Parts: sequence; structure tokens; C-alpha cells
Amino acid sequence: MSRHHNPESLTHLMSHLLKMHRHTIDQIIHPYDVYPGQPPLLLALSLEDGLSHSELAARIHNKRATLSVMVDRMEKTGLVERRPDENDQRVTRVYLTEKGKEVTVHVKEAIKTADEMIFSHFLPEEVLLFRRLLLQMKDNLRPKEE
Amino acid sequence: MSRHHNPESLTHLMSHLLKMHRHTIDQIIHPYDVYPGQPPLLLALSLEDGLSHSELAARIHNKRATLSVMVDRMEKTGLVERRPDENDQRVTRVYLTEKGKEVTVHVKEAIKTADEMIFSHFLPEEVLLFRRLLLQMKDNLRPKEE
DNA sequence: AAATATTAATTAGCCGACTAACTAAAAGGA
DNA sequence: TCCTTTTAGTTAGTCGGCTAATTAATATTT
Repeated sequence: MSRHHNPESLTHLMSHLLKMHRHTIDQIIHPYDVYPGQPPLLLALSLEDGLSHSELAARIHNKRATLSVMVDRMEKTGLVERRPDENDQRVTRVYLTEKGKEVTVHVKEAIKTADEMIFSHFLPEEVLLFRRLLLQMKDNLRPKEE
Repeated sequence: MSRHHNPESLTHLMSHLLKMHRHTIDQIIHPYDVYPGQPPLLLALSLEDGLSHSELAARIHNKRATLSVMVDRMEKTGLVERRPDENDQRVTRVYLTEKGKEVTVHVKEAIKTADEMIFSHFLPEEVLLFRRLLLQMKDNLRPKEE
């Protein structure tokens, strides 16, 4: 209780928490051919299907190169499919397959389970407060032009 | 402001924050031959040098296999060295080299810079509150035997 | 003492993430 | 129009992380 009072350990603790959270989800969804990095991508497509690679990469905070390889794998496991954009031949759009849509239902349940676990015993106002602090941090890290 | 009210996005936001935090540190330490995953290992050794692989893996919340490969690389870049344990021939202990110790000074500064950035505009009691919430989450995720 | 189980570390193989370098297509300028 | 710049996506190479399987040494059991 008296050790680790420096802010560094807070980020270390955060990364540990996220690792456990991710692991909880992965345990549930692994049987559905979904790998640990894929839930954000599936959720993004379930909100708006047919995003381009660039849009999708931005939504899930990944680089295009990372996304390209992920989509390769997910195409192989039959979760998504690529279709060329009609107007711009540079653009490839990514769509959920039927299997992808079915699997996303289970992914959402898994996330719900993990979130209820990690935020259990939290008062609603504590969750709101936590959100406010995270948004403050995000703002702090935003590069300022001056 | 009105979108993303579900807890899921909180973990997504956390992972985004950590990614930026890690990137901030990496920008500073990259010239010192330190790769983005290595700061926690260096800090652990600067607190207690000569840990075994198993101990070190536990401290930084990694698996032994992950650690083994990291130590390989860090031995190549001259940051750490392996020495066998005297009493137990199964055990290998990891020590900071002189270069490793020097570099760790810069790593600590980089972490300090990144932490001051991410926690700027935070009141001391907000940091404490944030810590309390994270510890609550950690406790929530601890597997209970019952 | 000998057989068995456990522990420490490594290796192989995979997924996730990045940067840098590349190709192709579209947009903009002279 | 032609040249240049920008944008979209892929590929290659590397680091970080995992699980499963392997090897070696120590502990346990019988």
C-alpha cells in the first residue's frame, strides 16, 4: 500500500489492467476464430460497414500497414471481405461477412462481460469521473500547435 | 460529447492513451538503443539488479518466453547481461551493464516527461482518486477462488 | 536410490504493432 | 496536357506479446 507512489506505476498498472481485460475477452471469443486484436475492428464495422482501410485504421487507432495485415487474416478466417470502391480505384472497402456479423454478436457479449467485471463495484458517478480523467489525459497528450 | 457512453470505449480510450504515452517515451529513448517495451524491464532491474528471468517476468507482467527474447535483444545491444545463479543451475540472473545503468537514467527522465504530460492539469487528489479507481479495477479482475 | 513431478529457461510459431520503402491511382499546377 | 504531389494500400523487416512444446535441473515420492 505504501510502495509505488510515482505516476509511472499508474501507466504500468493501466497496461496490466488492459492486458487482463483483453485476456478475459480473448478467452471467450477464441473459439469463434477471433484473435485478440480484432474486436475493435469488428465493432467499428458493426457501427459502419464498408469503411475504407484508412478510415478503419483511424477508428481503431492503428496504422494502415497494421490494418492491412489484420484484414488479410480476417479475410482468411472468413470474418470480413474486401471490395473495391466504385469511384476511387485506390480505395478498398472492408465489409463484414455473414459469419463476421454473427461472430460480432458474441464479441459484444464478451466485451460486456469483461467491462462488467472490470467496472464492478463502481458507482455510476465514479465511472463518469473516470471518463472525465481519461478525456483530460487525452487532451493533455494532443499535440498543440503554437 | 454525447457519443461513446458505454464502458467499452473507456478501455479503448485507455489503450489509445497508453499507446500515445509509450510513443512519447519511445521518441526520447530510441537514440539510446532502447526499444519501446524495454523501459519496464530496465526500471525493474534498477530497483533490484540480478533478478531471475521468472522474477523479472512477474515484475513486468510478461511471460517467461517473452522475457527470454527481450533479454536476448538487450544483451545484443549491450544493456544487460546474463549470469548463471550460483546455487540453482536452472536459474539465470539478469544484470544491468554499465551502459544499461547510464541509459536507465535517460529512460527515467523520459518517463517523467511523459507522465508530467499525461497528468498535467491534474490536482494531486485527482491523481490519488485515479489510482484508487485503477486499484479497484485490478481487484475486480483478480480471480477469486470460492 | 530410483522414479516421478515440478520448475526455469528456451525455442518455434503465431498475432499485433510499428516504420520505411514501394506501387498505383487521383488531384493539382504550370 | 504533362509533370508533380498527394493519397491509398501493400510489402519487408523488426520488436512485443502470447501459447505450446522442449530441455535441463531440482524437488518429491515411494
